[in-house]
Amino acid sequence: MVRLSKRVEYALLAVQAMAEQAHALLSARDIAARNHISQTLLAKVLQQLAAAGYVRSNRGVNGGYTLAQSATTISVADIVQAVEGPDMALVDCQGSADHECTAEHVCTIREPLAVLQERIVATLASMSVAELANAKHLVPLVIEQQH
Amino acid sequence: MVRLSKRVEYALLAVQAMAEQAHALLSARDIAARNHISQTLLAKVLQQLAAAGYVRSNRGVNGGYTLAQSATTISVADIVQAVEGPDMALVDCQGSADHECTAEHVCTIREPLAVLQERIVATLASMSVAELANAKHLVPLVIEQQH
DNA sequence: CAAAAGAGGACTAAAATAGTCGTATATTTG
DNA sequence: CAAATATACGACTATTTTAGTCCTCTTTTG
Repeated sequence: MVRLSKRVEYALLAVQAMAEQAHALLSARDIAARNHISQTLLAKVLQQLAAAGYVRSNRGVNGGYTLAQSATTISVADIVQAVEGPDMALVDCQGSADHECTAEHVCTIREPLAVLQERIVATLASMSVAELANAKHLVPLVIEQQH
Repeated sequence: MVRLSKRVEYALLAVQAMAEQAHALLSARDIAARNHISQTLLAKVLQQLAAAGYVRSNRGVNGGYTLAQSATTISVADIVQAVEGPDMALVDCQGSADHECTAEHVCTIREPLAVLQERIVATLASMSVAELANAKHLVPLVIEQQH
């Protein structure tokens, strides 16, 4: 399914929070509590974001995380790729190399799906973390039927 | 990850084959053999496509499947939704109803992700089965380094 | 009626994801 | 310096999803 993992979901919640409170240090504990999610799992995701350079971490008492860049320069695609790894592939035979697209298994959807994949990445890149954070305020809070 | 399941992959291989040999009846066995994939699993996927009205099935000896519509009117999004179910949701709290977005778990990325989801579906809808089938012929067969 | 093909349910196996635990390291504060 | 708080990171477990198989039934054609 075209679906984001919990790790990505947590990462998005985290960067959204950081974008709202720029210049503040938010701890994994705070963000986890605010969103009712696992603290340790979130911490790992934040470490990935730090390793990818989107987040700066500060250890020790009163430590925490901040965005390492402007929220306008980080896209949802960046976050997804930082957390899931860069070789996002719609199907197996798209990956960087040595996948099962061998002589006997010539998958005929390889090229068209490569095109689709590019478009999807572009779509994910079309939304910045700043937009992710602002949408919350901009979109009118419609009371829905269900839910 | 943003990734298609094997079921979708098989469905795409099948409709691609049917688009190429329009008006022919292709059996699940044939398509499975051609692509070196599980016949029974493919058969189930084809049944889903038939139930969704994209494919017409014919039982009995010399039976098989054909596209029920022109390849130009069926999109990749149609196939994905027929196989994965219509409630494609990037995250849990997008689904049609009663998901975990309760009073205590107010997920703040709900609205922006709904927007992203629409864009992704639109992206998948941007490629028809006809294009999926033609790309194979149009794209020059580049000999790649690896693979 | 026999063979070939689809329909469909129940079930098993494998892989991916989610989540936990323990320990180490860094930083601040009293 | 000691205690408290926070990140870093590896190993591990549990859960869920996905992939795939098996068996039985129905339909169609020769």
